[in-house]
Amino acid sequence: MSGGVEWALHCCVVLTGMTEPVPAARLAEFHDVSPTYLAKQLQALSRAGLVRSVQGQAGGYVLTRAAEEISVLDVVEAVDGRAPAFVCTEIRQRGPFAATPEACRTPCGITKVMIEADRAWRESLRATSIADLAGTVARDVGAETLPRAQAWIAQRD
Amino acid sequence: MSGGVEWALHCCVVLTGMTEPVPAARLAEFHDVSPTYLAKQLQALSRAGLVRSVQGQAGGYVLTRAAEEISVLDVVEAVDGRAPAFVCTEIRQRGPFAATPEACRTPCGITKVMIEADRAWRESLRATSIADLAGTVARDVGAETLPRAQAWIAQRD
DNA sequence: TTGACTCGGACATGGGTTGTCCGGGTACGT
DNA sequence: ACGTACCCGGACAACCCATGTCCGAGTCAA
Repeated sequence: MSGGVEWALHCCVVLTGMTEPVPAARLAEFHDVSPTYLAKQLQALSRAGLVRSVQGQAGGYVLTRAAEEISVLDVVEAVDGRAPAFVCTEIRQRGPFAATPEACRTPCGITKVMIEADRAWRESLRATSIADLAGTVARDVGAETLPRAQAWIAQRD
Repeated sequence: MSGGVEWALHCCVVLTGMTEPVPAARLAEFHDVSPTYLAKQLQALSRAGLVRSVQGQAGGYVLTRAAEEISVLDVVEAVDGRAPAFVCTEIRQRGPFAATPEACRTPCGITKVMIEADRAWRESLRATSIADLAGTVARDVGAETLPRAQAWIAQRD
């Protein structure tokens, strides 16, 4: 899985409850990561419609929906794409005992298992929202840390 | 996910019920894939203990256990490794609001979600065995095709 | 109108998977 | 007992995608 997924998720968490747009450079400074590469991940979120970009001075990114309405799966699919990890190359149609194409209208047994596992994985990621993650942060390091961090992010130099 | 997983799974299915060792070259010919690259996957299965290699003339590969005792997950982990897809880089310990290392003894909320999804994925793959796959093949293309294919594989030129 | 700040897509680089090869070792035939 | 032929095993390149970077188009504030 792409490493940018982690960055994007952390960004979504700190964007929770933010009313003013936040520039990508500030998010990068807060997380101490490459600003240009983080920008790419945020562009992916924008393309997926999870965040709205505001241009010009005082511009930046804002969540388009409430954090409760954004699942972890939404972010993962926005950054890494919606394609399943396993792709069947139909090797049953090759070799001396090749199956006829008409017998391959339905996916083979291996593919079915992979699709089912993929579904379970996505279902698990769908069960948690960004708001849930923010709540976990509050429970782990204290309820006051997230608002303090957001205040630091909101101030413009 | 590595494409070699698909090859390895197909090989395990055709090895079901085989009593004589099968050379990698013959498995490659049957599936019409690169013999040398397929050999690499079989070596991975051998390292994981799923198959036993027999050297010398009339050598090849044999399953070490009954097909009912080999899960799809076993094969996937043997080829692609047991490492989880998501790796936490602990960016919460970086930047101006870095969390103290002692506060990070437990994984962060994002990592917890990823671990749980990974667990669900593996659990789903563990539920199906190679024997189940062989049964699906018999149900899809007829019960006589698999034994006929195995007979073709067993004959030595 | 000016200016400066923002995002967006197009451009290099590096590690990992894919693909290949030859040597060590083993069992069979003589 | 020896020679031989076959098979597996780990070491060696080539390609591709993810990582990382840059500059131009657009936009809002002053």
